[in-house]
Amino acid sequence: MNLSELAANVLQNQRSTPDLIADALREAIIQGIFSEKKSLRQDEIAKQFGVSRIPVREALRQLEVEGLVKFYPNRGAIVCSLSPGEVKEIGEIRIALETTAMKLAIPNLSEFDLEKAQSILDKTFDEKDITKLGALNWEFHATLYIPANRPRLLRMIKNLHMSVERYVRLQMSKMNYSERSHKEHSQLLESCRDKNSSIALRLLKKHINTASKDLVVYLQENSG
Amino acid sequence: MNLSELAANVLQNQRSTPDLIADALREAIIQGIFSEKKSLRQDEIAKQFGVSRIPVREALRQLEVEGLVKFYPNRGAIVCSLSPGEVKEIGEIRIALETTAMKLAIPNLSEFDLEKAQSILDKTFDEKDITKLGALNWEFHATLYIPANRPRLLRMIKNLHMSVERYVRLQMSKMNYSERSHKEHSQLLESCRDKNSSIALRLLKKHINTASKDLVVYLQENSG
DNA sequence: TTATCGTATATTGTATACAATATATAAAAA
DNA sequence: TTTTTATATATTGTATACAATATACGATAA
Repeated sequence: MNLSELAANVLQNQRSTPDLIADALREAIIQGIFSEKKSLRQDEIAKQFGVSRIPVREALRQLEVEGLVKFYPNRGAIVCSLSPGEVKEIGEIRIALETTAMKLAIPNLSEFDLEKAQSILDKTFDEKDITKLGALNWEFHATLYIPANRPRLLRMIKNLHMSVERYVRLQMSKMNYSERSHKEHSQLLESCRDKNSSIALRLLKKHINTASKDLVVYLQENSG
Repeated sequence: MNLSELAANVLQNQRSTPDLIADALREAIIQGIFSEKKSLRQDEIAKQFGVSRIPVREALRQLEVEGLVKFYPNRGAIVCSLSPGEVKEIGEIRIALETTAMKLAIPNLSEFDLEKAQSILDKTFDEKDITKLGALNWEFHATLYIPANRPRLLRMIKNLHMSVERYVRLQMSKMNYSERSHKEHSQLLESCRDKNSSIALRLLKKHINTASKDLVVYLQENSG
């Protein structure tokens, strides 16, 4: 890599104020710090970040496209809530995209990737903090998808994970979710080690499907 | 539908100034009015729309998330160009998403849907205007996907179509693209009429795949 | 009391203003 | 000449200001 490329990389990673605010707000929404349908008061957010409302508004516009918030004319932005139907749809899309990523990744999975996935899995075993569990869950999947070398695909999958994260958290704290998930992850990783695409894809599909279905049921039971 | 629902609908369709500007800019980028890597001067755009730079910037932030433009610190936004690799990736994602939409849509396809798709197909036959051809192509596919009743999935597919539209145009004007595409569309529609999922999905996958591969080859030959 | 109207306050959306940074141009040095 | 440096201009990013709209609240009427 020459200096020009290095310089370009450095500039790429330079993030704008609206980007940073969007990151923080995204995290806050995912963690449920902003409750659903709560209006996101621009003044207040701006004050928190020590900036004016302009960069805050730009951040909110970004989150709008991502589907996390929605603007209503002259009433600002509110946190989007997902209906059970929308959660179901996201599950279906995840299956389509994640099996594609998995299929492309398997031939490229290195020993290092597999070890990394295993170590993440080990960490999840005795992790109780839901925030960390959520992060580890994403890291595990991302580790298996990154070798596919499809940045846009990965970004889309990540966005879907983000969108349902709030709800998965609710679910995690209740059921014996963690245990089953861990087992399914182990099996998936095993089939990845064997480079057995057909089994890996079937397991992944089932993994996403059962998690998604459970979540839909949970949301329907606790609907409000 | 009661008055309250009707009112909600009306408000939903009320689009903000940044949204409208984003629409116009999106269309301009797709049509190649803004050439690639051209910096999008906020002042100029604002003047065109008779507004200040504030709503223009918000529109640009939206397009950034959609992947059509990219911001560089203190240098504003430029139109993103896609590498052959990125176009290939979009083709792969399209296959994953569009076959999913098609599969879900087939059981719901009404006679009306099929007729609508046929009439769009007929119109494409002697359409020479590339802009209209592009629009008709999307309409045809959308007609077959809408009955799946998956709004988010449809939105994601539309975004991918939009992202490559610029390049498809270049390709359309050169090769005997139109003829083959029309034939493939006819076959796809036929299998939809028969509610033959397995054939329809195979045809659709092949349709996207060949179009995508041709496009990648075209871009590699005419790279700059 | 409850419902309706009018006014005050809060909040948004955007135009304007200005500081910071980048680009273009001209002068000076090699 | 070509390269470098200094200055001027253009452009961005955002704080401030203000008009438009929505919400909250109290007064009036039923």
